[in-house]
Formats: sequence, structure tokens, C-alpha cells
Amino acid sequence: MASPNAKTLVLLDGNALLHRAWHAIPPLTTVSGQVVNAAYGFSMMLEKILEAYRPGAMAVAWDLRGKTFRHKEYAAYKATREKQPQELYDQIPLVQDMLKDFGIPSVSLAGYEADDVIGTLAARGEAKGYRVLIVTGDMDALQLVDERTHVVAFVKGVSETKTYDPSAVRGRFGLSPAQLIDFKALRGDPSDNLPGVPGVGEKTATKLLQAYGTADGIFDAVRRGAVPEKFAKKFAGREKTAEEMRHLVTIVRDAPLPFDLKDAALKPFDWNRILDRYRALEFRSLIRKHAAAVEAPPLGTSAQGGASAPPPVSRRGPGGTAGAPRKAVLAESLASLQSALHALGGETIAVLALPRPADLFGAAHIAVAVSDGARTVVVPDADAPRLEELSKKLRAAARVVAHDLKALMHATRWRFERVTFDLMIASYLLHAGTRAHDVPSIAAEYLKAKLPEIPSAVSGEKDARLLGTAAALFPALAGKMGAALADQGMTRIFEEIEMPLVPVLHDMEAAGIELDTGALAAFSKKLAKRLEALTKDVAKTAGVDFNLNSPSQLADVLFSKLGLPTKGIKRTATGFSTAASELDKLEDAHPIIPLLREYRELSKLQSTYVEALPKLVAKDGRVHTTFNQAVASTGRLSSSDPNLQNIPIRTELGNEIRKAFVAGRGKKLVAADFSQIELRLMADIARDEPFIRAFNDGADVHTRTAAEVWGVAEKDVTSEQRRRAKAINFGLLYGMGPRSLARSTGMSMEEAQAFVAKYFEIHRAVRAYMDAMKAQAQALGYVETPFGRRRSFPEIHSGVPQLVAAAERMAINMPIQGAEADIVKMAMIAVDGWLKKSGWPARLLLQVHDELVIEAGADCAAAVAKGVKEIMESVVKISVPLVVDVEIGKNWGTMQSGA
DNA sequence: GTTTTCACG
DNA sequence: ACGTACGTGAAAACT
Repeated sequence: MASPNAKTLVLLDGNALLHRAWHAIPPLTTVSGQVVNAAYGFSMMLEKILEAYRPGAMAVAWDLRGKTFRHKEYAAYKATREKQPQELYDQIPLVQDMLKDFGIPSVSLAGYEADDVIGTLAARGEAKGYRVLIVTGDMDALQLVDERTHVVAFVKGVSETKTYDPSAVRGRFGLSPAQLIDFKALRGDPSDNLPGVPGVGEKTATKLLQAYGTADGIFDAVRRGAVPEKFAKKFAGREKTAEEMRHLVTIVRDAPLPFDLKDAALKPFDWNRILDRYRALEFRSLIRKHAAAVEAPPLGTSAQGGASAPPPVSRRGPGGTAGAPRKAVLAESLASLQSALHALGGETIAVLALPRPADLFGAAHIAVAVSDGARTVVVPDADAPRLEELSKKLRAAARVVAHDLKALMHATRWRFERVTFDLMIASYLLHAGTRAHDVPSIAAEYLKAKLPEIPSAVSGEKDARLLGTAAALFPALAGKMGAALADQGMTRIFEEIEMPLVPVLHDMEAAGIELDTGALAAFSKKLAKRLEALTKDVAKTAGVDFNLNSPSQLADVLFSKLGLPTKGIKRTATGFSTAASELDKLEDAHPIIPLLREYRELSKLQSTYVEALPKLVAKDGRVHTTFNQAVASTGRLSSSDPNLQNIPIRTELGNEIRKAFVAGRGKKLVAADFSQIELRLMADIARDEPFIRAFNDGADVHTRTAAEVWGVAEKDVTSEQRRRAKAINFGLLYGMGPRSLARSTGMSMEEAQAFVAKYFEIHRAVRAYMDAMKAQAQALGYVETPFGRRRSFPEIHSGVPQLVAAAERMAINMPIQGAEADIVKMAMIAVDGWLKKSGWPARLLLQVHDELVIEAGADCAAAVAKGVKEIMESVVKISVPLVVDVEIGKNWGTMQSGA
């Protein structure tokens, strides 16, 4: 199996990581008393690195204890480093043995530090064409950073990293990686017992290095008298010692290391052997993680390999900030395009395409820009032959970077089956909750580059040039954002869920769903008639003619003209609310209320669905929604133009609209929905034993909850009790308080409070989960799903109680709703793959959060339903069963159980 | 463009 | 004193 990122070499600083793990993980022991916390933390870090980067080669560097450092006269300069307990050092051989199980070599050399080993291997790796990632907790390694070698530093505990490329180093220290050497020589380093130049600290060192470039430059300037007196006198006579210290802090890059990089190449891991090691060390959570993965391999894990995007390492400087502005080649003819493309090198090709308004002859062209970051080719009017030429170039690239790949697929009809890099989706993962995922926003954030707004269509040469400018930034953006994803542990969710989902969603949108416009037209007439009658009735009852659709006019009629009581009625910014919940409170106050209720329901159906949907039917008789993959802050999809995720179902009348969504001729619709998936995930994520038991027993959870809380047998639970239990089971997913529970169930506040108290007495783990999410949101500013999808809550520190409380509720809800989204997305990829492989005339059409709608040939619908159910139920393995209900029908409104 | 209401999970 | 349940998108009225 080819490694996804064969040309990536990862170098670990064994001692630095082990020390970090030792301090980050509390002192765990095996049952026999062996301390294994550092080894455990090391394993966690190792696994994170392997998952995030999938390197083709890897080595771990170690310090050799008890040896002198021959190349450095100041061997004792590390003297002040605190000696750690023997238990830590005992774990070194443990870790080295474990690395052997992974097939990762440990490298060290007498007389040299781990840093020197790393510096040497990095230099050799670069020479062999590798991208190098140095993983450490020690900032000294930053001096090794260049365009091809980046440093991944663990910044917090054993899970959070920050990746440094040259510009990140500059951003952090205001100095280039090379200048860091002089910086440390001048300022000194107390932890290394290194004195530096007396009187020169962080501020002075930075300032002078920025002014004069190097330590030598500073001393030159001092001699010339160009340095202000107050600084100059500190440096006088210090040149020699500074030079010695510079030598001391410079990491060796050419140590005589008897190690061939070929031996760093990784082979497929022997997981049985590794798991045996984990079992011996009692790494329970790691064992569980892999045990689950072995039983039910998550989609597109490295085992199925090969399709992952290359690592998040930018191979060039940021396009917008480094070097001279680049000129884009405008390729007008096919021949000039071919030669321009030929000159385009690099494994990463960026592509950006926009429609071009139809010309006089009605030809629909597309403007396309492709770039490797250094050179850019813009094709202002790409016709079919030129699109084909571009497509060939993209197929040959190791990685394609795009922005809104799905839109690109629609515009060009190109297929991107292989995983590529979509900037819009990366931005979405990194900033769930914001909606600014357009190219200029991304460029501003990650490259500090200012781009004008990109038009939705290209009309002239100016637009075409802008397209080229934008595309030229893409490779660097992908590098930065890939690193950020890795730092936040979201590489897998990006590469194995979001990116593979893109072509699936593309195909669903292209397929569309057939609409029975005739049925809708008939229904529309019926509704119109009834609406007219209701309008008259209301006018007569109220005594005035007014616009029923206007909340303000309605409020005026109800509360002024008719004088209905306003006590307990919610207010809006403009006056009293006329929302359905408020009208319910006036139920018995006036006969106009039921008329209004019916009018509201009918006019909503009429305007939002019955009249709107037929207008969106395409020439093929089907409606093609857009599934937006970069909007919902929890990770869900959204649907628009039209929104097919809010088609009515709850009322009989509303369901008439659903019936207008029909299967094509000779086909059936198959609907498959995850039963109570959010509650099941709550049980699993919170590790709530009573819920886990209930689901494993196959019990009706709401009945079970009611029985627990009221202390009765399940068979004696009344329907009212079940209804109330259901209300809280759902409400708690959203962080509901007793007040809203009381409102939604009709209980009194006291009753509701007692209910909640009893509930949390039983489901202590749920309460603990909720508290833990609030605490994490406060402490870290974000929460995440078990699959690593994150959402941040900047407002949690706003100090505005209302905002803080709202953020806390979202923090409780997001991991659950987000995990649902993760799982359904994985299921979609699996189902789509299976359907395409099966050869059956069947395809995915819709996703409605916990439900998938498939169109299948009438003959195979039952078999499809069965297969889809199996796939969905086994897409991940958690502590409770996932149950999928399947239904089959000629239309979406009337379906029969299919299993 | 913003507000209100209401359709869905 | 009170706008206390999460996440969406669309239509219509109103500013």
C-alpha cells in the first residue's frame, strides 16, 4: 500500500515529547504498579501525528544520557534542567520498544543531542525531496524551519499543536528562523543555564536583530557607532562570547550519523502487535479506539488507503506576501494554453472557475484559472476542448486545491473522485459558526492578503486577472489551512468525511427529485378556495378588513380593536407577538383565534411550498436543491433553492405536499432514517449507563424514562407520562431548563423542577456531561464531537450573562448534533459507494439530517432498502445500537415499512 | 436589508 | 424585569 504522503518525513524529538507527556498526564499505573503515564501520553501524541500527517517516513531522535557532548565545550550547560524522577526515565525503553512495534526507528548519536540528530535528518530529508515535519515540545527546533521543513509544536497537553512555517515563526517572534539562533545567543536561556549578553533581554535582542539582521551585524553597527549608546555599551567586548554562544545554540545539521533515511520508510503497521503492547501497558482507551476501528472500519481509513490529500505543508511561500507580484498568463488559444500548462509544475494545482455570461451566439463558456502558486494560467473563455485540456492537467496533479469544489464540478462537469482540497470546507471546519468562507475572507485571514470581492461571473479581462490572482494564492492557503486542521485534530474529518462527501452531494444535486406539479396545482386550488373563505370569515368576525399576513396589523386588530387581553403575551420589538404560541393563549378569548390558526397553516403551505416549488422545477421535471456543506455551525448540511429539508410532514394537510415528491417512472423511493440517533449519541457520549442499558435492551426510552422518574413499572406508564418524559429527553439535548420544560409539557414550575431533579438523580452522567461541556467551553473556548469536529464559542467570555448562557446551551448541544452530522455524512459516503458498486439502478437523492432518500428501480427497491439499512447501522460502532428504519413508496408522503 | 413567523430535524 | 431549548431556510411585511 502506498502511503498517502510518501514524500513526508516526520521527525520526533523523543525526549521532548516524553517530558511533555510526563507532565501532561497524571501518574497512571498498570495494575502491577508500573508508572506508564508518559508512555501513554507519548502514544497519544504518536497516534495523533500518524493520523494527521500519514507520513511515508518517520524517525524518533533521542538524547543519549551520560555521554559528553564532544562538539560543545559547554556540556554542562543543561545543568539547571531539573532532574525528574526515575519513573520517567524508566519509560524511555518502554516507548522505544513500542516504536519498534510500529516499525519506527529510534536514532541517537554519542556526543550529539536529539536536536542535532533531527537537524541532520531534516537536512538529509530535504536533500532527498521530502517535506519534513519536526514534532517537538521544544521551541529551539524553530531555527530549523524553512519552506520545506516545518515544526509541529505541542502547545497544550498532548492533543493541541501549532505548526510553524517561516511566516508563522516571523508572526510569533518577529524574527526569521535563522535569526532565532542569534536571538538565543544574545538573550541567553535560563533553562539551559546560558547567560547571553548581560543586560540584553527579549525586547532588546528582537529590536536590534530586526534592525541589523544578525549578531554580527549588530557588532558591526556597534563598532561603526550606529547603535544608540545605551545599547552599544552592553555589547562592547562581548563579541567573542556571543560567537561562542552562537555556536553552542546552533543545531548541528551535518552530524556523522550512521543512519540511512531508507530505514525510516514506514511499512503498514502490525496492529495486532501494537495492540498487544497497548494491552500490556493497559492503555484502555487506545485499545478501545482501535478495537472499534477493527470491527467496523470507519470510512476511508488509511487501511483502505491511498486517496487522502497530501500533508498540510505549503511548498512555497505565501503567494501574496512573498516575492514579487506574479504575472498570470492569459491563454487565449488552445495552443497557447497547452504550452502555458506545460510550464506549470508542482504536485499541487489550484483551480478556480466562474461562469462567463453567454456571448452573442449563446455559447456558455467558463473562465478558469489554474496555478501552482508560482505560475498561473487564466483561460477567460474555456470551451469544451480547452476544458478537456485543463482537466487533463488536473488529473495529473497529486493534489487539486479549489474553493467550493462542488460548484466547480457543476460548472465544468469535471469529476473529482479523488480527494482534493476545498478551501471553503477547510475554512468551515476551522471556523464553524461564522459564514465568511469566501476566498477574500480566507486570504485575509491566512495570508493577510487583500483581495477584492470575487464576482459571481467573469465579464471582462479585469475579472479574469482577478481570478488568476486569487488562484495563485490557493496552494499557500491550502498549506496553511491544512496545518491548522492538523493542529486542531481535524485532518481525518476533513480528508475522510467532508472531502469524500463533496462528489456524493454533487451527484445528489445533479440527480434532483421529481415533482408532481399536477397534484400540487390541484392542491393549490383547494387551498386558495379555503383561504378566501377564511379571509372573509376573519373580516366578518373582526369587523374590519385587513392584511392577515401582516403581524402588525393583526396585533392591532386583536389587542386594540377587539381588546383581547395582553397579559402573558410575548412582545416583539414592534409590539405584541402574534406567533402561534401566543395565539394559543387566547384560545378561548375570541372565536377569531381558530380561524387565524387555520389561515396561518394554509397560507404558509400555499406560499412557501405549493406556489414556490413548481417554479423551481428544471427542464427534466425535477427539482435540484443545493446542499450547503459550509453553513451550519454544528456540522449539519443545509438545503436551499429550494430547501428540501423542511418539507411538511407533521400535519395531514402538510403531508399532501410531501406526496408531490415522487419516484421516477418504474422507480420507488426508499427512505432510511436513523431512529432516535441524537438520544443514542447522548447516551454514548455522556456514557450514561441507564440510557445505554435502555437502548441495548431495545426498550422504548421515553417509557423507560417515565417509569424511572415516577417509580412505576413500564407497563403502567400513562401516555401523558410518556409524553412528558419525551419532552425532557429531547429538551435536555438542547440544555433546556425547568422553565421551558414546564411550558412544553404543561407541568407547573414546581412539578417540572421536581421532575428535572429526579431525572438527573438517575442520569447523573448526563448532568456530568452537560457540566463538562460548559466547563470545556469556558476553559478552552470550544467543544468537539467524538470525531474531532469543533465549534468555538468566542462569546463565552463576553461577560454578558445572556450570551454566556446561550453559548453554554450550544456547547451542550453541539457534540451531539455534530456527531449525528458526522455519522450521517459517513453513512452517505458508504451508501453512495455501495449503490454505485452494486450496479443497481439506484441513487441517493436527499439527506434530511437523520434520513436519506434514495430512488431505486421498483424491482430492486426492497434489496436496496435492506442493504442501506445494514450499511447505515454499521457505519460506526458505539456503545448502543444504531437502528435504521426503512420505508418504500411511490411518493415521499405515503410509504410502507420496508423491513 | 431586517423582522416576524413557521416549515423541518 | 425577563427575550430562557439547539440547528436551519423561505415568505411576506415593513423599514
